[in-house]
Amino acid sequence: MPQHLIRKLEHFARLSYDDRHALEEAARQRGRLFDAHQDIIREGDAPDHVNLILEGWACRYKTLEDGRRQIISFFLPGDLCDPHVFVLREMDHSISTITHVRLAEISRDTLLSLTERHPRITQALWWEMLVAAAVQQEWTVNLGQRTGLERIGHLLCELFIRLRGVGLTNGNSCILPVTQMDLGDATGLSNVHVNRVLQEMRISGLVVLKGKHLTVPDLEALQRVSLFNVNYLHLDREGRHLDANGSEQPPQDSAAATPERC
Amino acid sequence: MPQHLIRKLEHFARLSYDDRHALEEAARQRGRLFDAHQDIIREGDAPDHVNLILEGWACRYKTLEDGRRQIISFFLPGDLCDPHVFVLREMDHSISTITHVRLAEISRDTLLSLTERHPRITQALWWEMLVAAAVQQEWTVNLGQRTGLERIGHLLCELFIRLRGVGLTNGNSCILPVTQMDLGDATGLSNVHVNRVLQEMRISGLVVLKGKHLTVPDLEALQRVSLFNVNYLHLDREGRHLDANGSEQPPQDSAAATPERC
DNA sequence: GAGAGAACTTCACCTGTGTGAATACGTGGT
DNA sequence: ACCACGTATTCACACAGGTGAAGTTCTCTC
Repeated sequence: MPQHLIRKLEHFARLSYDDRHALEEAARQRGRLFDAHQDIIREGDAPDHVNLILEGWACRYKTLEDGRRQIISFFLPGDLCDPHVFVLREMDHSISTITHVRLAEISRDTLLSLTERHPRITQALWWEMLVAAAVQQEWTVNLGQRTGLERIGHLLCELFIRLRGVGLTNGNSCILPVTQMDLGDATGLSNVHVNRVLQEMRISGLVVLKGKHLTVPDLEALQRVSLFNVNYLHLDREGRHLDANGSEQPPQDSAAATPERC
Repeated sequence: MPQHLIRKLEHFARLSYDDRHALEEAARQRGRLFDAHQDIIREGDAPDHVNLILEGWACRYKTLEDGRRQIISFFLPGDLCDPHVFVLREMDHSISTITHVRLAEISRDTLLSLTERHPRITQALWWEMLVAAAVQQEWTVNLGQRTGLERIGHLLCELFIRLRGVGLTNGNSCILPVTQMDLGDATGLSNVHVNRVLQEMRISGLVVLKGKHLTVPDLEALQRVSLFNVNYLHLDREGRHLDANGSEQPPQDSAAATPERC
């Protein structure tokens, strides 16, 4: 079930059959379904489990008193919302769905036993957390220094590459289920300006965006105009084979190659 | 030596005498001194230890190809730069000093044994990491949604409260050793605009800023105009006594009150 | 305590992005 | 097949904040 999570973690660590089985077990417990635009957790709630997105998109956001809203991060299939939040007494922000979402609630105990018994998973979850932090830092740069076009271009690059990492792209294309307002709330731009920028990107052929379908004819070009540097996604596992574009080769089954467990 | 770190961690956990002693030991090894404006770690370096700031200020930053620079976070005395970075193969950003800095390099092994033997410290370090992540998220909101005045006001509130948490304020005042350019690089504003905003804040009496001395006559007022909500700093340890302003009572020695160790 | 460089301040002018509103388009529900 | 509402598009105008440059004031250092 949690193919996306497993696929993502394998960017970093070679998981054994056992590891993968344990992740599957963890994801099987307490599944939940949400419609689009529902809050999953609200500011002030006391977190007592971790949400693993199995299907659909969600986002973390904060709202200011006067209604201004900032999307702080996007959650894609395979993403864990805050491993170890339970350390904090209450949430300082909310998480809501963007599309229809299927997720697994993973209890504190499950997560604990998972990490105790599977050092590879522990390592991989550390990597996942640090990459999430690096993404947040890159967003800081995005909002602080980049122009409107660069911001949106950068965000599209990031989302496309993250989607590719969990197998949710199809050649140059993917599904982008966010409205222009969402893009604005994530990039600190007004919906009007997001629209202007998208028109510009369409005209210059950087993106093809129709409904919820995004095509990026030339990802390198988009990266170039957005000053996008992949490093921060830390996709560079030692010994992994990348093609010229940084996309991974068809995954070979690594169970045989990694007999050691724990 | 690491009084600031200990004082900060005690916002979250009651540390035993042993815990504190272990932290002191860890901070004693491999001390280093830096002048102002020196890089501590550079993008591309492979991290193999964690830096604990004992004295002085530092910052994490990224530079775009064309020279634009974004300060991503400030490190104050008592701050740990990225516990567990060693999981990543190389740094995707740099850290440099702002003032003269004294720090301790804590090796991977030291940190491991520290957390293995001291569950309280482990918990407290988790809290520290999660708060750092929450700060980063709040910066995302700051850069994405707030006006110039709100951004700078918010940053000043955050720094003042963090300094207070490690005992580096004196009533309404503290030392703020950053230039207006640094403030601009942190808030995504030009130095000229930072200056405009500071003048405005001076005129309205929100801050008194002379040289490196900052006084905030009315912190609540500054928080109000900056839409600052302390929640994200998670200073609310169960059972801790706060006065009306959220500043802590003089620290009572908690060793006697917490006989349990480990 | 004089000189030099960094930091701060102010100015005039410019532009990227926001605002509010009107219009057009899409798509799901009945 | 139609209605309705969310979404996208476009326009005209306003303004927050950027730019470049010219002082001015600190604050070191010798």
